[in-house]
Amino acid sequence: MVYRFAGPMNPSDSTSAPAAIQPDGHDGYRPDLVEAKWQARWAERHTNEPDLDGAARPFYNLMMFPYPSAEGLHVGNMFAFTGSDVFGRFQRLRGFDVFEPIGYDAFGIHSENYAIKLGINPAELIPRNIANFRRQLTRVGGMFDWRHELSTTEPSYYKWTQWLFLQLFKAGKAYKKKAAVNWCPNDKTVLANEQVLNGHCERCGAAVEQRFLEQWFFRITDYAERLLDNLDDKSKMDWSDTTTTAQRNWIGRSEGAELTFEVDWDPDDTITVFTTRPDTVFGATFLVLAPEHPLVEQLTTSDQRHAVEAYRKAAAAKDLVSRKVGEKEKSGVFTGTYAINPASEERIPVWIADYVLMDYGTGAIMAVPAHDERDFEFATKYGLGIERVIAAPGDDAGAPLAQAYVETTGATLVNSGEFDGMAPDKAKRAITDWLAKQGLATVRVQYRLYDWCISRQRYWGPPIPIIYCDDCGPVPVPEKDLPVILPAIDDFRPDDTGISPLARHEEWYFVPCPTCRKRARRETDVSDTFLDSAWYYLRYPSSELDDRPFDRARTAKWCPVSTYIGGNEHAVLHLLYSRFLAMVLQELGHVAFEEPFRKFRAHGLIVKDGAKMSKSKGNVVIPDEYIDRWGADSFRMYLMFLGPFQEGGDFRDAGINGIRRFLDKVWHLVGQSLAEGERGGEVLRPVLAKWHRTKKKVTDDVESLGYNTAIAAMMEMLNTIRESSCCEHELVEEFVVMLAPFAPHFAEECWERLGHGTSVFDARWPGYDPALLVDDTAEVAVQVGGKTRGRVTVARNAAEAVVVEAARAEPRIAKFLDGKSVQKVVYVPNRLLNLVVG
RNA sequence: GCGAGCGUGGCGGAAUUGGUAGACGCGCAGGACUUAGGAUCCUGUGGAGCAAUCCGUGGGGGUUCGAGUCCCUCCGUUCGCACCA
Repeated sequence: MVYRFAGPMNPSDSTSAPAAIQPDGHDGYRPDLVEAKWQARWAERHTNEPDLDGAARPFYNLMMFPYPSAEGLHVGNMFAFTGSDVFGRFQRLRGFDVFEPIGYDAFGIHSENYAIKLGINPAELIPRNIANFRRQLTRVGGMFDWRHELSTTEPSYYKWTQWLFLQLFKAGKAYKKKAAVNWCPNDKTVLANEQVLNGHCERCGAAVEQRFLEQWFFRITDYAERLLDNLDDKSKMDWSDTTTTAQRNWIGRSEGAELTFEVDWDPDDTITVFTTRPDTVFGATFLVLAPEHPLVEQLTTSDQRHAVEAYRKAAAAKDLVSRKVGEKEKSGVFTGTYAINPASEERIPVWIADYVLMDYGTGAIMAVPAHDERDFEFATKYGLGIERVIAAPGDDAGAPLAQAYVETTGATLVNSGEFDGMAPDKAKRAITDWLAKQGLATVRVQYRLYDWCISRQRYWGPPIPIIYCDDCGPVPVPEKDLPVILPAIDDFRPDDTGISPLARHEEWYFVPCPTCRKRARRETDVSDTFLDSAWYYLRYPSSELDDRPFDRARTAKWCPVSTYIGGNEHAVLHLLYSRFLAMVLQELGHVAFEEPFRKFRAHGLIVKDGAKMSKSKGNVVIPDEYIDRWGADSFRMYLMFLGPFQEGGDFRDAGINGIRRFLDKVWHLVGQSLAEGERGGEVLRPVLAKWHRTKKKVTDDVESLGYNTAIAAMMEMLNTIRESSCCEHELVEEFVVMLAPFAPHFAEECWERLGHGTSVFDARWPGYDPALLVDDTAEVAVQVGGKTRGRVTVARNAAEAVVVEAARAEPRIAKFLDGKSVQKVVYVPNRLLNLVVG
């Protein structure tokens, strides 16, 4: 590139700058033609199909795959995909071999419910939805490698989902146990927790019940510590803080102790509780067990039996969600039995109450009403003892409590025997050690995380590949017999039994036992959709292979995923399950890494009228009409310009034409550059500096997903170019390259007009010269007493004295200094001068 | 209730992380070119004021030469989690 340095521009000359670029308005940019042309070319030329086996610089650019709804791809999906695609194209221009696959997460209860409503089998419905999504995804111009498109509902995919289940089963990581599910008696179906609103079915409003069914679980809790520790390992995971924080909270590690309480009528019978506050054990005035606790039966005395039975029954009838989030009013009943507090040796009553959950800790607690809000509320309601054992600095040991005192900092123990005066944090350990010596305590780490229930008593999912034989027990389906095909049946609607519809189909249900060949029965539950999506990134690179789930060499080349972009609504479940599976697969020797996503960034959510887009709210915006009117490139760029990509925002269409105008102007600039030929070659020094600053800013911003400001910087640059009537050929070319991630078809067409026979994505991202980033003069703001009073233009890095003199010479500034003396001078070179006056 | 985030013109949003608040775009106003313009091109556009100037980043207080940015406090709002012992 040849630049002529014309020195600093004289501002007074700028008034004469002519509008060198005349619009013609008619033979201009036609997005419909340009986009169709390039989409066809990309397909013909295999532009977006990297050599998966031989790529020199592989970059796996993954976006969360969509659920192919009947309404079609909406603006929220397009926002997310475009943001990811911009990044992929940027990396391509930086010389990486980018693999950007796409697929469909099409199993699950949403599809099934919709199919039930229409009375059409989802197996018929889903392909139509997918065809529509494929059409839309092509239109929006993503650089998808269509050779590797997949759907989780294809037998060629779910064969391997089932294979995955078998690997976990064989490794002892899958097991079956009875667990509660939400049951809607009206829809006769199992509901997910999020489908229960205030104890009622989301769809029909019927009160939801609790049922106990045998379910398959994966032992994710075995990995709690690793899942937690890796979050802090930057060499394995570069994730946004909001996401790692959410995972940390979900895993919910807490340190404490298990304490043993003897039952007063028989020291051999004991109740074990988990507590994070062993320091308060002297204040434990009663015990509470979960109603389902197995010891309740033997602890209940005959005169309390009736009340206890009634309470347990009532608790069981409540559905899971209202038990957890419904009425907060505490309730419970006395079992009639007493236990001995191991510290105070007091005799304390044993109660049951549904505020204690069976699936956390040991299902039993020691209640310390003085220092726990829930226990305080319960003790107050039932007139149980409240014994203070922690005192704040000024408090008297005997002072009564109006509410639970839960602070620990600065406080000390009281009424706790030899531990009086100790700080709670120290006492936790001291008391645990003291009780441990008597065999009554063990240190314990507890997690909030629970095992992953993968059973769904539904139709639309991959059948769990297990066969039950009366003689052999549960037998895994031999791998050679996979996939267990989900049969095409008409009556896929769930019924009152709580058993999957598949059980009604004898020809499918009964099979010979793989081991002894006797008649046996298939597992009729299907697996959770989160299992489908927990490994799809492994399948993409190997999707054409039908003899293995993922090829070892391909996986080693492309995984872990380089950059993964998706919604924060999956911050916990999807991302945690994927991490868990990767750890298991690594242990079993199938993959070489334990963290599947090297870099993860959450995009923001596009809402409409303040609400998430959903069909039920009737606020779904479909991109097609906007693409028809403005073109995919304008719409892509508009979505990226709306606001920060990682924050999202409210969708409105005001302003798309601003982007379209910008592209029109670039179109004309390209034409102008061609018409001017070599004569367009003069770039004034200030324009040149601005250009290099722009290249730096756009590079940095795109790198950090700051798309809105990157676009703003390009707009600013275009304004500068037009003001200075510059259309130097190479500058225009570089400008087109920088625009390409945002407006790929447009950039291709401009690139071709500029005389290139190859794709713009085979060009290189422009570099910048750090030496040219700055002008040789600087405008320094001048403050008097902290208020900005004017500005002076001085040489770059001018000495303080020079700037002060220049400031004093400026009448608008000088008048604020009249009759005052300068007490202090604060000078920030090239930025600001503050004259502090007396 | 707990946790995380956010609050800036008529609107979407910028602000090198303590240094010229409002970049860029929309909208709006005036003008140019037009048979016409919902096209295009100039110019202007935080509020008040004729002006000098003053006031302005949810409210109040503080630190600092200097605060949208840091600290305290209150209000509003969004998103998670939800009796986790």
